[in-house]
Amino acid sequence: MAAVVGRSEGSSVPRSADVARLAGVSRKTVSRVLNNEPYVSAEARTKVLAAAEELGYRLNQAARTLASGRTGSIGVVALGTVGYGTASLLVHIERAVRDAGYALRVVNTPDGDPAGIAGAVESLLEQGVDGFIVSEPIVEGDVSVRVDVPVLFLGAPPAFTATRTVTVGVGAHELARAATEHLLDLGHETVHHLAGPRRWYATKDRIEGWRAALAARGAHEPPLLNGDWSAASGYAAGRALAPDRSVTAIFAAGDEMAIGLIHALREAGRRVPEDISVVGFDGNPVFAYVSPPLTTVRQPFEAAAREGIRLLVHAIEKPDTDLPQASDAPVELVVRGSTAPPPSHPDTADTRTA
Amino acid sequence: MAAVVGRSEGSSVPRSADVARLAGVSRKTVSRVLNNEPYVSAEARTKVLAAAEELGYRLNQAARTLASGRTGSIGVVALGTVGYGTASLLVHIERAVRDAGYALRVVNTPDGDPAGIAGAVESLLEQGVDGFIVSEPIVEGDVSVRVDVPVLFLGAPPAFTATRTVTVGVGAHELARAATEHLLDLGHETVHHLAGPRRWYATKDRIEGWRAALAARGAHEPPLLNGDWSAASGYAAGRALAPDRSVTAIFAAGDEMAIGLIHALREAGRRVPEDISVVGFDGNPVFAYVSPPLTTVRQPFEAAAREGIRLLVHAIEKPDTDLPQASDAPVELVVRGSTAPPPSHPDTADTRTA
DNA sequence: TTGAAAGCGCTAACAA
DNA sequence: TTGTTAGCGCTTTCAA
Repeated sequence: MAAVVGRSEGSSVPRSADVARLAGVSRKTVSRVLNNEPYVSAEARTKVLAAAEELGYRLNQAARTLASGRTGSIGVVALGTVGYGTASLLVHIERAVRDAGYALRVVNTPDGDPAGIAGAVESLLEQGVDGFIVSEPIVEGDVSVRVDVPVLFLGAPPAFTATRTVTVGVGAHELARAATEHLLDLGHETVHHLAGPRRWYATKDRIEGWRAALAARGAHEPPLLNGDWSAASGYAAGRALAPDRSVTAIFAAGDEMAIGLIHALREAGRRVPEDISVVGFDGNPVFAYVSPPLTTVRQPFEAAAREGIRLLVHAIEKPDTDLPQASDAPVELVVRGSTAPPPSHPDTADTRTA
Repeated sequence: MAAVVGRSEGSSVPRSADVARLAGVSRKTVSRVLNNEPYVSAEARTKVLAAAEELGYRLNQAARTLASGRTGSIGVVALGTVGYGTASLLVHIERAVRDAGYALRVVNTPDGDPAGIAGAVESLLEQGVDGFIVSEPIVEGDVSVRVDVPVLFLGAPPAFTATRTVTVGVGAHELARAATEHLLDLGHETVHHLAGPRRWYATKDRIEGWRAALAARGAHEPPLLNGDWSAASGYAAGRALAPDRSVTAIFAAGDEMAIGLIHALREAGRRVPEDISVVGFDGNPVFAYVSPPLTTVRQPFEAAAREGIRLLVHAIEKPDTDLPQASDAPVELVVRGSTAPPPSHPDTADTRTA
């Protein structure tokens, strides 16, 4: 058998050894260049890069991970619901993760129960991630997993303990409060609340903000309604609420529920915003184009994702230093056409909060 | 230094060797059990599983990948837009991938140009995937990457060559055709089309379906309008179209554009559906709760994702056998309140296609 | 500034 | 049915 000199036999995929050979350096030098390590001469760097390019060399991440312990990946466990909010958050997370130089692994856990979350985390850890994000989990019991990487809880408090825990909220409490106050400012005596499903953390958060606003003004707290985020559930709530003439203002925990709510109200002969005002929650821009255009509160998905990933990456890369300060996103109330003064104060025409 | 017997020193993470030792078998047997390979006695299997459980053993995927060549991951390159359609598709992809026993890696390429797609694919390949999905790419020039794993093109034709290529459509052509025919069936002389951005494949597909329907009925083809999928762009198109009294039916390539369109039309004093009928595209359920409820065509996201992943996994796991037959999802027209006979035929009250 | 050797934790091929 | 041996392709010592 003839010796094959100069390169691996066949046309197999190039390895770092092939690059080293072509560049006339050692494999370690190739590794140094590819990892941007110091102590490499400019000349060596140039040669290595040229050789890698010529060969079409592609680094083998699995090998790197095995040798170094770092995976270059960040995972996200989400609920897998299809809504403007969750979709928007995921897109911004992907973007921030990519910008930080990491790859993204996604696992959904539709039920969001502790066992589901634990399983999702387990699979992420097995696949290999340097850290991960738990996005808007459902709170209900303890999640027990052994976690030895930093974890970012986005939009919710820690659901389990980990090496290093970062929490970034989306300001739901303040947003809910602002939405409620907007209605109160318009002159409504009190504000009803159509909340999300009981098990969700996001639901509790908004309820608390709503309560706080009511309490601060000494307004009485009407009974709560729960939907499931869908327009259909908002519609059902609207049918229940419509006959009650004392209802003049409703804060829905999601834009889609608000849309369903308005639809039911109008079908029942109640005008929006003349008889009843409705404000949503999320900020999906499409609802500026329905009748009436929906007044809502905008969730700072992009800011929260960026900020959260920044902190997570810091925790991964500089485990010994303190976490930088998390900055809060500003509260953004979007006043459109679904809110107005109550029928009893027909002339309080222009009170709005920004 | 005293010899440490029976287990690795310290409380470090357990390895397969630790499991083997505790179970009293060889590492290879542990490997067999964990991979569900044949030729393992029930007794050995039980012991290994118990040992793994006791130790809290977590398989190291990087090591497995390096040794076996299989990654257990599937990648998806998407556009990273926030819409009901893309979000819905991604959720169903994640679900199907997980059900097939794979992990999911996500890379977005917001621009969708060949260089962006190539970069996204490159990063996926480097991270390690056994196959990947290119979802609704933008067509415009050639993507040049060396791809040696199967690729699934979802909702679009192959944009580059790979070892094994699978294409699964969402039936956009038929759906667009059905939407247009529904309008024609109602008695409209012709149907205008508000298309998506020119560069998108999805745009072309829908245009062709619309054209086909028009041609089949001998209807004349009005000039095309292009939006960017947003409600705002639909609104702009609506303002442009409203003054033209000959327009009585419009097919919008997306639900959100349809919503914006309707808003502009009404603002301009044209009634929907009495004066102008509008049909959307996607099937977002929330638009059943706006006024008028939107007639639309439902994209079979779940079916397409399931079917596509099934074929992709087949191509990955059984590279030598033929691909099973791809089955088409049924066309689903959702007739709601935004379509009606044209003003000139006030009594053709009930013609609908299913 | 560079290189040689020794693994990272697993599976493949083979032998028993 | 089981175990042994030899890597997978990279990074990490450590020495030069």
